[in-house]
Amino acid sequence: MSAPDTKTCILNAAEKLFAQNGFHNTSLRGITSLAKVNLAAVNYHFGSKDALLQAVIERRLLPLNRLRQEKLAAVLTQATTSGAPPATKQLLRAFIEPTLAFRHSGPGAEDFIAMIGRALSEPDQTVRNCFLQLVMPLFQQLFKGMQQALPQLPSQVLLTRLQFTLGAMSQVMCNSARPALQLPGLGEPLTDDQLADELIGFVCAGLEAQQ
Amino acid sequence: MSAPDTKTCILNAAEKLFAQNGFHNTSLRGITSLAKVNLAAVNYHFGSKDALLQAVIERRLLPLNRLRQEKLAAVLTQATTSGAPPATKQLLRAFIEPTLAFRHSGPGAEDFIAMIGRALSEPDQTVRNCFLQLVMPLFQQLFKGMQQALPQLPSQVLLTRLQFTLGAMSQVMCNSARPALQLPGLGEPLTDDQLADELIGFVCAGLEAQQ
DNA sequence: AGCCGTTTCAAACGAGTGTTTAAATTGCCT
DNA sequence: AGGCAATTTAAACACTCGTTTGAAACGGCT
Repeated sequence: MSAPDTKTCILNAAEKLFAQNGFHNTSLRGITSLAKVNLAAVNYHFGSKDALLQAVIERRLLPLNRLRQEKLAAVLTQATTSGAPPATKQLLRAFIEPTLAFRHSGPGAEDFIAMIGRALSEPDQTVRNCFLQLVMPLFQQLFKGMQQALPQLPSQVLLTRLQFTLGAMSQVMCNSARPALQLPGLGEPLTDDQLADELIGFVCAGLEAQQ
Repeated sequence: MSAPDTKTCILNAAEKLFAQNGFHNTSLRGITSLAKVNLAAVNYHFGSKDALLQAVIERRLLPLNRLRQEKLAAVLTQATTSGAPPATKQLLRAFIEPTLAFRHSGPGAEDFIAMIGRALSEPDQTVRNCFLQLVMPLFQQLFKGMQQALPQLPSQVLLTRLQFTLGAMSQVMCNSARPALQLPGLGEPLTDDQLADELIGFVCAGLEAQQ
């Protein structure tokens, strides 16, 4: 059903395997056999394995970044029109909620988010650069907004705290597909909405902590 | 100078390359040529590449875990003798400060910490299981201490917030060797002591945030 | 029908991988 | 000095990798 398009089949299979096994631990043969296409199709349609990775990331990250950018811009313009600085929590919401909600935007999206969550600490330059290049403008926008929301914080401190924020966030992104940390007998795990609220509350408190 | 011991040379080289390039993107030939030993020495002394990874991790993580465990136990016993619950910040200090200080415990230690910081979100089971198996008892001890420090928090919420904590922490561990996120013209970056204080203050505020 | 650009296919290429082997070398012992 | 176990060495093994090739199949066109 659904996708007779060879290119899309390859993208879907690559996304799943890159997310599950990492870029270097995924072979083109694994991808093409999962996608049920010929091995040479990857190089024909994308040129190389690196270019395939770029395509996999761009396909989902460009729309997601556009959405996050819009939500951030909405918070910022609404703040300037009202004359008040933007609220930390609103900025965080604009950045985090679309990201976590994206996991349920369709099949494979959860894998993709796990992959992106890992990208920041990725040792391989191929993956990290491809990700950083796409996400840096958005991060700078978030940083500028936070400078307005928390003007008393020195810029370096703010940057550091935003790194903590990304770290907490990426932990959620990676571990929603397959939780690494589990303890027995703690009852029901949190729902996705609860998880998002917890994350936002956590990093908001951390960002606003007095020095 | 220093290390004519073949086994140690291999461990040092493997540690550096595993940390810089990841486990799967590091070849035994790269390790042995950096260590200036014969290729077969790895299999002779360690048995396999997987076993070498385990040895690399255990060499540093066992002493580090022992130190963290002792500091945690000290906080906990001092709390029980005083009758009061342990303080969140003291528990965090016992867990975080030795970890960050470990980066300066000698050559290669910073690389090792970066590798450990990545381990939680590692897609590869070889690396993640090896790490989790060594760190889970310590994490459970931290969890129990936090249950005493924050008794009003439901266990699942506490677990989730501790995951955020580990995420923020791993971000510091990974990015101290090579910072991924940098913005131009922000002045001097934080010193290591400032960084540790910031991290502890951030996650402490997040853990203690009211629901 | 015949053509032609696009796509698919099986097969092979050269390079790199972890591991094994058997001989050579070393260093310590009586 | 000779013997012996531990170590080192060069070479090869079987395999997987990303990529390339040239022919085959497809699909819309006049």
